[in-house]
Amino acid sequence: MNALTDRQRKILEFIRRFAGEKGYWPSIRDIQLEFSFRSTNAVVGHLRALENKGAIERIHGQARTFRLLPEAAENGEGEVDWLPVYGNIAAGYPDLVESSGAVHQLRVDAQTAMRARAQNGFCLKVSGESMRDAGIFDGDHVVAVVRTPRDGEIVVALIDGETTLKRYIKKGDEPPYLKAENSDYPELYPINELTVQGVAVSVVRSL
Amino acid sequence: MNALTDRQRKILEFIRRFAGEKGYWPSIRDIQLEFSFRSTNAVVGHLRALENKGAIERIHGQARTFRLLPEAAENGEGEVDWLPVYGNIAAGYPDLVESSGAVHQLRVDAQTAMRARAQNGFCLKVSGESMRDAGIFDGDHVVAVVRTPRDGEIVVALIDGETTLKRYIKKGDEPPYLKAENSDYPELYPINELTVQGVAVSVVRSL
DNA sequence: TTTGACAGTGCACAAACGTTCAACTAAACA
DNA sequence: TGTTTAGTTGAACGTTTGTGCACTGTCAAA
Repeated sequence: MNALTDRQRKILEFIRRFAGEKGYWPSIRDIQLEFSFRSTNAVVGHLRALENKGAIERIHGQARTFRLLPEAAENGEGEVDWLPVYGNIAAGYPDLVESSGAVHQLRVDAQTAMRARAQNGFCLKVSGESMRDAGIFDGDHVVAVVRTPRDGEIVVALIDGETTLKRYIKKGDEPPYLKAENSDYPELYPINELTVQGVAVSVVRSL
Repeated sequence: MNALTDRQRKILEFIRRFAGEKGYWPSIRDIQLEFSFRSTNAVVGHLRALENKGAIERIHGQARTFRLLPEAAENGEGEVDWLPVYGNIAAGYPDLVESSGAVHQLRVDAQTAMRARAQNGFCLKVSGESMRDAGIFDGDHVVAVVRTPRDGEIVVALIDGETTLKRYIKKGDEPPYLKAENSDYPELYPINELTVQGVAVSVVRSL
């Protein structure tokens, strides 16, 4: 009942990839183009098969209205999303729309990816152990959002060309400063010497 | 330049909500219906305004091809969508399509929600400290993928109605078992007593 | 040889859908 | 008072897009 043929699996995978990259579902002709079919009907046949086998759902007669059903995920490797990761963001803020300067891609769940895209966020690989005591380790990835920080939030700071995390402290009228969270290095940074790139909203550690 | 009017914001919010719930973008007539416009042109006007203000992007002439641009999330409080988070998944696998059993909702943008549906991942809130030594704490969110686990991977397991994480161990021909990573509780679970729901691919901790 | 599942071609049609033109209302403003 | 801007209506047009029908080819099982 659920055994997809090779061809069907490839089509399903394309649909998934297309939606992941573009952010909307492919039309039948989009699929036709990808596989160089000379007829849209080749696609229709496969889609019908996928529907019968419970891999997808569609709204009859309406354009680009797919739904992937859970079983559909069983084949294939961990089909998750990729988010661009930035290494050094020296000048300004990373531009998420055009992914220039991306160092490599990080596998994240769709949820985090979307969250990042929704809030003008970006993703960074953490260097250093300065936030070890807060459960953030070297090599972890951090999703950050561009906005002004509030007291106690963890911010993405650029120090000596390396992106590290620090806690942002601002008490009353005193000038704000940055604080590391590692008992080995009780560092303190005055805030105007460096650039705060964004506010960390979540930590992602790939397993 | 970026100040949306009340009406425009409501339209934008509807688009986001529609995509989040249905899993695909609304057509112009879907929007028309929601707001009881007597003409599709009312929608077109607003969409054009949203495009000009940089809130959305569309592919000209193609159906249901939206893209939410980063700035769109900046206005208002969290103008984002909600992704179902599953607490207890007793019977089978969580069904992403009908969000039955969702314990609460996690804030995500519509774009991401769509992506979540495209891949077959699901999101869970972690209960318990059994993986503390692996850097996964109570309350963290885990993104998991439905597939068969491999040795050494961290899996989502259902034990006593609670979703916890365990490391999946399978050496050679020996029967597989699950192992907690917390020095306080060196637990060991035979694998056939419980249900493995999926393989964890990443940990997300909201800050 | 026949049957049937699977894959694909070619064509045409109708519904879904985005788009445009022209005109109207109401509030804000100078 | 006239002008601008946001919001809306109405009807029509043309493209995108899903769908149906008829037909061809392959390959393996009966």
